[in-house]
Amino acid sequence: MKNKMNEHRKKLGFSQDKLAEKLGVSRQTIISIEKGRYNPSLPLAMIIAELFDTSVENIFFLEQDDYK
Amino acid sequence: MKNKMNEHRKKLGFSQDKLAEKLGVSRQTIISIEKGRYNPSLPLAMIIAELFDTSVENIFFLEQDDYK
DNA sequence: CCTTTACGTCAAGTTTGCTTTACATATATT
DNA sequence: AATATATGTAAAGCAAACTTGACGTAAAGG
Repeated sequence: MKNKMNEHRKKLGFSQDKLAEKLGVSRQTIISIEKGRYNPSLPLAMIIAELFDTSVENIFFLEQDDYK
Repeated sequence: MKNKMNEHRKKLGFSQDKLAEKLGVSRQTIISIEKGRYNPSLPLAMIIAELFDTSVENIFFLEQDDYK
C-alpha cells in the first residue's frame, strides 16, 4: 500500500513532530507510515484523513499485494 | 468505532462465509468486525469498501473514543 | 562553536488484527 | 430423526501496529 502522507503533511506545513502531536501518536508512528514500513490502523487513517480535510482514499492507495 | 458491515453484506445477499471467501479472510474475521470486537486493518477496510462499491467512510464511523 | 530543529535508524516491549480449531445453537430440508 | 446452512463463542498463536528510549546526522541561527 502506498500513501501521500508526506505530501499532505507538507501542504499543512507541519513537522513530523507536530503532526504526531495533533494526531495523538508518537513521532515514530509518523515516520513509519511515511516510509511505508507499516500501515496505520483504520481509526488512525480516518483521523488523518479528517485532519487533512480529505478522504481515506485520497491518501492511501491499495496495491496488488494488498489482495490475497 | 461503528460500522455498517452487516447492512452492506445483506444488501449483497452474502453469508458471512461467502463474504470471508470473497475478501480472502477467515469467517472469524467477518464475525469479529461485524460484532465490533475489533477493526479491520486499513487495507482490508479498503478492499471491503471496494467490494461494497462505496467508500471506507460510508461503512466505518469514528466515535469519540477513537481520538486520544 | 553551540544549540535547536527536523529527520532518520534501531531495538525491546505491549496491544490489536487475524488465523485455525473446536464446539454450540437455531432453522430449514429430506 | 438426520443432515445442512448460517451464526455465534472461546482459546491459542503468529504477525502487524504502536510505544518508549537511545542515538546519529545535517542544516540553520545565536
